[in-house]
Amino acid sequence: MPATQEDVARLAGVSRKTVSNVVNGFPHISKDVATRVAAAIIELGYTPNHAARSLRTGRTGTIQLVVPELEVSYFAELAQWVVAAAEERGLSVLIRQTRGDRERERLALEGSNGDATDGTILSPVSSDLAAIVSRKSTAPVVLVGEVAGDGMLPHIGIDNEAAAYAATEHLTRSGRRRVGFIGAQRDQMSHMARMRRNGYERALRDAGLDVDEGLVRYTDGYHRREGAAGLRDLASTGLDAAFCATDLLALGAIRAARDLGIDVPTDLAIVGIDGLDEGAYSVPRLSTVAPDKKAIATRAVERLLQAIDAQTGTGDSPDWSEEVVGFELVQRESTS
Amino acid sequence: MPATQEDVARLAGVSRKTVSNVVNGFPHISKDVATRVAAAIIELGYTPNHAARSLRTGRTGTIQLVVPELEVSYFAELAQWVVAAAEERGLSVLIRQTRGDRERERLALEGSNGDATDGTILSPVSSDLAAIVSRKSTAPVVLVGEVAGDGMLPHIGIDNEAAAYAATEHLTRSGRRRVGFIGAQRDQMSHMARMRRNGYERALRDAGLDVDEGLVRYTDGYHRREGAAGLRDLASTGLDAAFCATDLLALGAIRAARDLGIDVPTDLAIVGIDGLDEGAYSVPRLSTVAPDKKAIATRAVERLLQAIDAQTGTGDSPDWSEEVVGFELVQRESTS
DNA sequence: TTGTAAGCGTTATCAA
DNA sequence: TTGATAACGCTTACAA
Repeated sequence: MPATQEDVARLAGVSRKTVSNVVNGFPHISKDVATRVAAAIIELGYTPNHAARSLRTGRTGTIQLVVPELEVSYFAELAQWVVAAAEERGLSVLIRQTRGDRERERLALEGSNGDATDGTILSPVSSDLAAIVSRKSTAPVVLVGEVAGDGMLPHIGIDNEAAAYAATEHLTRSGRRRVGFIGAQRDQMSHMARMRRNGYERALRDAGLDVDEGLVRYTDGYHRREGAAGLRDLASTGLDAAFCATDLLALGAIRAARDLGIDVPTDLAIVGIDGLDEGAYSVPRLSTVAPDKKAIATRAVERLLQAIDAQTGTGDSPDWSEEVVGFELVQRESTS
Repeated sequence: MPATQEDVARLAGVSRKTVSNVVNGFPHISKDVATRVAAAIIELGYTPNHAARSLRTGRTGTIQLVVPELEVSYFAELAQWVVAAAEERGLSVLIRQTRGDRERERLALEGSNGDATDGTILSPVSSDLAAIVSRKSTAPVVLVGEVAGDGMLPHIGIDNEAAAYAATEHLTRSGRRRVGFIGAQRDQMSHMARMRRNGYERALRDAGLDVDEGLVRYTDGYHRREGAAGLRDLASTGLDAAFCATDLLALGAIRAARDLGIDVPTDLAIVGIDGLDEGAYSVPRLSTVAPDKKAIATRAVERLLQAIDAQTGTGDSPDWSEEVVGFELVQRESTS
């Protein structure tokens, strides 16, 4: 049976509340009492009871990170940064996977686990903004995924249109004329997918090239397998470059090109978005647009915390504005 | 202000306890009362308060997964399975990263977050078994990482010696004579590293080959970068095959070989352990020994749950035995 | 089958 | 600067 504040108080010869004050670093405590209590705490190996504390305070010190799947490296890398940023602020991170499933996204938001967390960092795939905004749970949400916040919810991300533009322009600048796009989404939910496609098309037009729907391939998700399938399907169109919506698609495309005897980058240049570590070691190394994932994670945690504090009464009122972080075009071997 | 059982009880015209019974699916409830309560719950949008419940029951419904870092794909894939297995059993998963740091591993075990979780699935790197066993926290622990349980703690994993043997034998069978090993650990903490090295050496001897320390390269961790460095370092020894302790090391090695103009697999065969999806799309595709990660995750969750139940009084007494799950040698292009 | 009373360990309020 | 008392929302006896 673990020790309670009661036990500590008895041993130190003070009241329960005094122990609470010491534990929480309350300002006005006499040196004497403080040391006596500290000694008792160590002697008994006292640890505050988490459940009791959060029942009383209404805060759990835990936030939720809801992503489609950790197996997709982008989310693993993002999760890594979120966990690190949360740790620095004394928060724990509970991870939930949705596999892009709308019902799972809803459940995660509604707190299927009761109110075990103080707030959510959500990377939605199939929920529209309305569904997220109209959730019942009052715990704050910060978006980091495909859906934009539109002033109703905070959203942290890169300028997807600009990122796609930079990637595509990189291809056209090197003289590529028939630039395919792998990873278009049929589903119109994804703001990100729309923006990436817009950037691709605008870059083509700015380069004086026609936008050709025949060079576009749709995928359900963003796995290597789908990238490979997309490229196989596109190979007969005689394209000389492919912009892939994500690095994983691009890595799948590289593999498929190789299998078809298409040399990358000589016959076909390939570029992705995500800046995965994997792309720095692939054969050939993958050119990519690398979002500042650390900034996305850190700012998401900070803004969530801000929203939580604001709700509790502490802290300034949060704003729901879009927040844009930087990206960097990383030129490697897959684009000559 | 969210609704409480009290509110529901008032609306339904019953007592608080009755609401509790309905919520928890208690057997003996009259149809009439049940529907009245259910209606009230929906009308008020009642959700059980997690903190209050766990204060009362002493259980949180959350387990901890402690890994070195999610960026290492093996752990991302493992985490994916753990989260999935936990979800099926109604548990949430809190993820903590240690970066292999001993102090962080200790903190995670001692429940730096109070007793916010019911138990821990730990993949230790720098803690020895004694440190883990002698922790103060009473929450159960299941090991899935490098340290073995030695009958003092449950451990789920593959037979590392056999896995390494299978990988190395695969190389010698195809006629390779100078087989290097990348990923040896100076630190003697890691049972896994020791076993993998043993398997490597035994396979060499069984193939009538000498064990040559000059063909062994040590790494601090298991990143692609270190695999690349290991191979560059080994290249001058004229090896014709490399067994890498993990897939990430192997993928780094493939990249380095390419940079050195060494053809894989013609000049150099490479094999790893982990069965990462990445290896199915690399150029060349990576031969690997694939542990049954789903089984590791599922069994770890099940045994942790069993230990938790046993502690609470429910359930049989758990056993601390080693549990071995299967692996599969996957032959791909990196070994001809 | 349902209700009553008590208490889980903490912090907030207010008085001393 | 410290202490007594009262919640926080729930479940576990036990009684009705």
